[in-house]
Amino acid sequence: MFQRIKTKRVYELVVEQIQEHLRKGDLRPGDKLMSERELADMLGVSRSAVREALSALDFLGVLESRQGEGTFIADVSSQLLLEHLAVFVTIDREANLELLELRKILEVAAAEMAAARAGALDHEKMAEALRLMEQDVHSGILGESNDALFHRCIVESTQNKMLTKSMVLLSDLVVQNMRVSRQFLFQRPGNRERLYNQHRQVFLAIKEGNSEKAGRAMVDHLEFVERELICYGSRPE
Amino acid sequence: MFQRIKTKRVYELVVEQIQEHLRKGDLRPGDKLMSERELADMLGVSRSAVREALSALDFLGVLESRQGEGTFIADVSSQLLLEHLAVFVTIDREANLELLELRKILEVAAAEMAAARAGALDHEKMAEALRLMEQDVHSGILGESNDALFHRCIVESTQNKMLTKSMVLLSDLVVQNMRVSRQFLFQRPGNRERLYNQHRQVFLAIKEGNSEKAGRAMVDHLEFVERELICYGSRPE
DNA sequence: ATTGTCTTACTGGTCCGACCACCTGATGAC
DNA sequence: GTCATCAGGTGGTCGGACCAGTAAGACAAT
Repeated sequence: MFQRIKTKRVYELVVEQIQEHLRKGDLRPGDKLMSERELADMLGVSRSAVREALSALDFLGVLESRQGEGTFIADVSSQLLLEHLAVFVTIDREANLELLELRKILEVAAAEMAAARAGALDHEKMAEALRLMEQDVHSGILGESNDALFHRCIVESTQNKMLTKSMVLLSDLVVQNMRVSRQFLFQRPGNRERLYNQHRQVFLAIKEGNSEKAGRAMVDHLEFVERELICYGSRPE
Repeated sequence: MFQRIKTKRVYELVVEQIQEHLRKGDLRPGDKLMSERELADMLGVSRSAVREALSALDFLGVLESRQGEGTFIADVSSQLLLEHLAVFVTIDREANLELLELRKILEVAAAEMAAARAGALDHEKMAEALRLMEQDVHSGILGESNDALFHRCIVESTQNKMLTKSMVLLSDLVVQNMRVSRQFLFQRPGNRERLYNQHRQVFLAIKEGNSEKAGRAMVDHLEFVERELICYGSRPE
């Protein structure tokens, strides 16, 4: 019925004003913000409050403070922001299957798009990631990071920056998802090779420029993983 | 060749230590952090530095500071974090078409899933959003916020939290995209009604439980928008 | 015994001033 | 013209003072 009343901290009010100027385009990447002392005077608050606000935005990667020079608007498309977000989001134990479902939506489309759009350099990157994955099979390690690298190469070759950014957000979760999946899969003999071959089928279809085949190969791959997860109840602990 | 050397700020080091405890599970949502003064003593830094770190994490929604009580670990699955991220990401002028492509991937899948999974309450919410959209048509306003509401109702009815969260991240961009699209579309007579009807077709298919039809209706809708944007060169300014 | 009031100790919140480290531009010496 | 030095400005850190809020305990009134 009644809720805790949360008054705004001074630093939040400072952040909001900076946000507003960014939103309106008054401040752009590369621009220098006014000095801390000026800002404190102008806003009628202490320099400490301004510093708290600037630290919050510095941490988010929105601003960059350079000692002796000033504080600058960073390039907001920076990956840092997304990476900071990912660090604090851990996968819900129940959410592995939901993430797989989302991956099916995004990565099947990405495979199809990659088949249509990937160039020679993209193919080379995928092939390299695939070689690393093959090494992982032979060395017997879990190998989720090269698995993730392969998938990232595919997404990057779609040449859709919005899609690539969305996958960056999810990347930490995806790596966790792969780690969990692989722990299960590798309990069954032959699954390492099977998994590697599924990735290889995806790659061959992309290289061949066959969108339909690439999409189907990715569906096969992700549904195989999904079935294994369902089979094991998706509870590694 | 050589790059600027960026030394770590004290507040960042404080954040990292807190991060580490969160990552290891020593600190969980609801736990109370040690007091600022204790933390400053223990870490051998000033209380100001601790405050800067706590402000950054408070802003991210990771912590919650309560005056007189202490600082607590927040529930990290909070939407606040995603919303803060979205506020700082503005759409690239060239990116409208890319976003539409991403929306096609996500929202066509969402429409199909919604047809399969939506319950009576979901239908009611969509119908209400549709009524609001109809009002917007009659009153002649741009109407992007109710458009966005309708789309959000669909995504929520998929019952996939990962997908819903991803759309939350994109929601500010999507609203911007709708605003731009509608400015173009409404220059051509009849497009208001056509747009409304497309949404209605999506809703009817979902209500009917027909995934294929829902997906197709959503494709039709988004491709219609896409064609108009391409036609106008996607440059409103 | 229960409830209300007051006090104390602790918490975060804000401000201020001092000082340090770094950067940039201007000036003077060679 | 080049280089070194200085001044003035920037952010970075620290510590102290004081305020506002919270919780717990002690004591008085019912």
